[in-house]
Amino acid sequence: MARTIGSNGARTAEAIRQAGVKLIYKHGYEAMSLRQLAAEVGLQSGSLYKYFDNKQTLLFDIVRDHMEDLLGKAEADLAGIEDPLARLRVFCAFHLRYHMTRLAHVFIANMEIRSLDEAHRAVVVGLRRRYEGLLEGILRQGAAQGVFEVREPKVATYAIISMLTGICMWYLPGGRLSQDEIVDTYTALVIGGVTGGAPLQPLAAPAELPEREKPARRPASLPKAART
Amino acid sequence: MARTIGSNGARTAEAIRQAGVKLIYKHGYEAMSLRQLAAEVGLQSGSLYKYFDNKQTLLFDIVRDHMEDLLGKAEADLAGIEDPLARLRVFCAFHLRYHMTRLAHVFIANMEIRSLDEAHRAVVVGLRRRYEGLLEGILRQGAAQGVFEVREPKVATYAIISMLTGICMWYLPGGRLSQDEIVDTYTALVIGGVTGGAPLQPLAAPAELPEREKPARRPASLPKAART
Amino acid sequence: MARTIGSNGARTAEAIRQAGVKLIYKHGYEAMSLRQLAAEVGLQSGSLYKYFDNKQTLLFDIVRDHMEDLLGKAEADLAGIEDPLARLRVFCAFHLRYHMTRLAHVFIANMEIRSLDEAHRAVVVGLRRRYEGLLEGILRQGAAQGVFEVREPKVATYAIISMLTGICMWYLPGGRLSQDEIVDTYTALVIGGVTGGAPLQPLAAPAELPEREKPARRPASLPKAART
Amino acid sequence: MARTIGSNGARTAEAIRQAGVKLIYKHGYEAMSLRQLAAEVGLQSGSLYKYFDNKQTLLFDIVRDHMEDLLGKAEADLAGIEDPLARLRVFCAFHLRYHMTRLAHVFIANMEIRSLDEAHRAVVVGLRRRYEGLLEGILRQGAAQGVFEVREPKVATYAIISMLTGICMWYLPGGRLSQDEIVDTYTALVIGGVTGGAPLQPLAAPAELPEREKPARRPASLPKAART
DNA sequence: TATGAATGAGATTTCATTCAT
DNA sequence: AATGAATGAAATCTCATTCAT
Repeated sequence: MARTIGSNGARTAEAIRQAGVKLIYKHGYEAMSLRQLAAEVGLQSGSLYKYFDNKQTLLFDIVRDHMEDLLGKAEADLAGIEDPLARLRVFCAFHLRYHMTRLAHVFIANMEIRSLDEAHRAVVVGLRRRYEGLLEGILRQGAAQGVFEVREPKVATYAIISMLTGICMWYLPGGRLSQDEIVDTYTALVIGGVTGGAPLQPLAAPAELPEREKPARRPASLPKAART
Repeated sequence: MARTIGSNGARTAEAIRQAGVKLIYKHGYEAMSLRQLAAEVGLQSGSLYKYFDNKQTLLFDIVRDHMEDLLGKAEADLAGIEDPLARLRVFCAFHLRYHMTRLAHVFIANMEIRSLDEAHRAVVVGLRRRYEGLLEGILRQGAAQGVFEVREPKVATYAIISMLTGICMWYLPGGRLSQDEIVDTYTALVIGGVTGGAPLQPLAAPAELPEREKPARRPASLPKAART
Repeated sequence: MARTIGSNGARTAEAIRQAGVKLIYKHGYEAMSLRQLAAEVGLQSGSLYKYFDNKQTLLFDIVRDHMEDLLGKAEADLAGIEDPLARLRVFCAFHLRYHMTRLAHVFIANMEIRSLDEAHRAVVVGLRRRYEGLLEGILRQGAAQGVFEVREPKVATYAIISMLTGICMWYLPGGRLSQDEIVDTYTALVIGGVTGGAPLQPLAAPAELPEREKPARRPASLPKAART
Repeated sequence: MARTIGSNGARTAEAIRQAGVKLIYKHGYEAMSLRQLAAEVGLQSGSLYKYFDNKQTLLFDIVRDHMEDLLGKAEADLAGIEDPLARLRVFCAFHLRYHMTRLAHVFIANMEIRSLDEAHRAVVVGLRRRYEGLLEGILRQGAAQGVFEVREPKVATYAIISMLTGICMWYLPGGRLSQDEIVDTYTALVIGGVTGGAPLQPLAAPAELPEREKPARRPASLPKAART
């Protein structure tokens, strides 16, 4: 790609960022060379140093910004929702949709933490902890209210996040399943997992169960995002 | 200086393999240098080439052997078990224990597929498909028998395997939880997920449910492997 | 340290080319190391890669450019000359002078074809064929006109070119003989060879010679070994 | 090739020699590795050192033995022949046949002199000088007797040997031409070249030819390029 | 006579990075 | 804001050679 005439600094910076995400996603951080990156945006590799201090900070910037974005948007989506089950549904839906939309960033943030040096890794791990904390909080709250049945909220958090994040290993836009179907499938697995499983054939004896029990597990008032 | 007294080809080969696993686990394949590897086993880096053709085949050998081992042992553990729920429990327990025992191999096999070249990757992906096929078969069988409630067995397979495999991102031997506790926690999430959820307070009204329902879902006669 | 003041890409490229010719001439392509080459032009060896893709293409570029130059100049020298004998003289003189002037290039082009990989070798061999074709054409033309007596123009071509090219195995500028003397000596051998040792102007007295003359040039008393 | 059971030292030595000739011919001395060579004779590369001191002496042994063989056989073929023309014919025939028969040795001796170190090269060059001396002697003798017309016997020697040796650049057994035809073709070129295109049996009627004949062979109307 | 493990030097090549212009 | 020449370190890999067994 040749240099766009009239490009300015900010535009170039953005182009570098995007090309960086693309190439790290495709080849891995170690395997991506700055020459490749420079070629992708139509620069000489030396010129990249006007836009970052070194390769490492490019990676760090990408990952940190992504994590902050992820965290911020998750918090925004959860804001105002109290019910743990609803919060869990929202979290799942958010996480899945975000991952399906920003495959590359998400993949990088998961795979390249190892490539960050000590100090940078600490920052990113901190952000990840906070993000995991959101889910862990939901699980603990639900357990405390007797809605969820989770023995080890920390372990369950890791487990669920691994499950949901795993989508970026296989999902490709335009596949057989819609995002909604995928969200439903995953969410069912998560909800089932933490509620310890609904009766398989509730049809047989729904009335025998207390009225509030089942509706409570799939309330009519699902948050919109979880509906799709 | 010629060979160190007592040194021995087979022993060196094994040492290289182990050091390779360790260093790739620690630094990543791309980031591990053959100098490091050679130093780790007390050789000059050129000497490594007595033991492999190139860095790439070292990785491939490690990953392929691991995948074949994993697959073989999983099939052995499942052999003779018919009931889908029992099979699922066995699968989970096997997968988790294997991963907790061979953290590094497992981590490498998951993270470094990208570093394999086309042909090698194809082999490994094939093995992985077969492994996933075990779980998918269980889920389909269970769904066909009405024991499981899974909409998309393929997606559920990916989801469950991601969840279980995620353990290698955080587990360290000697932690607070025993392997048994961890297996139980994860297994509960999986079983709950695919059975669509047991009543949360079965204590309240176990007798009300048809006798065959619940035992079927958590039989007293758990296969031994799943007990731990 | 950044670039030396006054240094300049084109100049460096030319210096590398010349040093390459010199070192390959002196040590052979395989035996010349890029470290040597870099040292010769005052660079680090890695810096050479600004100027060529790899060692192989350096050789190829040198040889191909040389062959094209040789071919072009030969064609230019022959242009407009019709008489085969005159053309042959021009060819010999051109070839010899060119070889005496560009000893190293010529030597490389002859010795290092083996070091070229398949594809590159094909190109160079093609150019050489075209060059040989010039001489072969002259010989065929002369034979057709009855001026030359060559049984196998192809073999004669190889033979003559080998003879003329052989000069680069011993010639050193400043020796006892002038270039003119050398050209005369070689040319006489060539002309004599293809005119069959017959008088050049048989026109003067062809009838005087016995009819059987040519047979006589292969006397019955040949030593046995020469008969085969 | 695996090791022949019951092979003994002498047989192995010979096998190494032959494999060496083959591989150096094919790849060049620098490009041939001792591992290749060892594999070719079914040994480990270290074992080769029972048979030579180092790679260099292997080359030297091959080349020197070849040169001594060549020289010895040439002298044998020429022994007892007095007439310079006959001697020249014998020399040509011998040289050509020898080269067609022992392509690889001859090729190596010509191409790899450069790969010999100083001392070894001196020996080989000395042998070559002696071999060239045979031809030079013939030419001088013929010139002295008025049979040949060679201005610069040394240059003519180089020229003729280059021509004849050139055969190893293109000859392949089983081609269109028989060895006899090839010998005839080359020999005609040589004889014609040194007899100056004069009638071969001037003895019969030297006086008949105009004194100025020879000047005539260098006509005034030479193209300019050929003059120098 | 031969093996096979190992060395140590050196090969080509790639890379992040610097800096005068 | 960008170039392009250059560095210097390091990477993978090959090789001739050694030597205990």
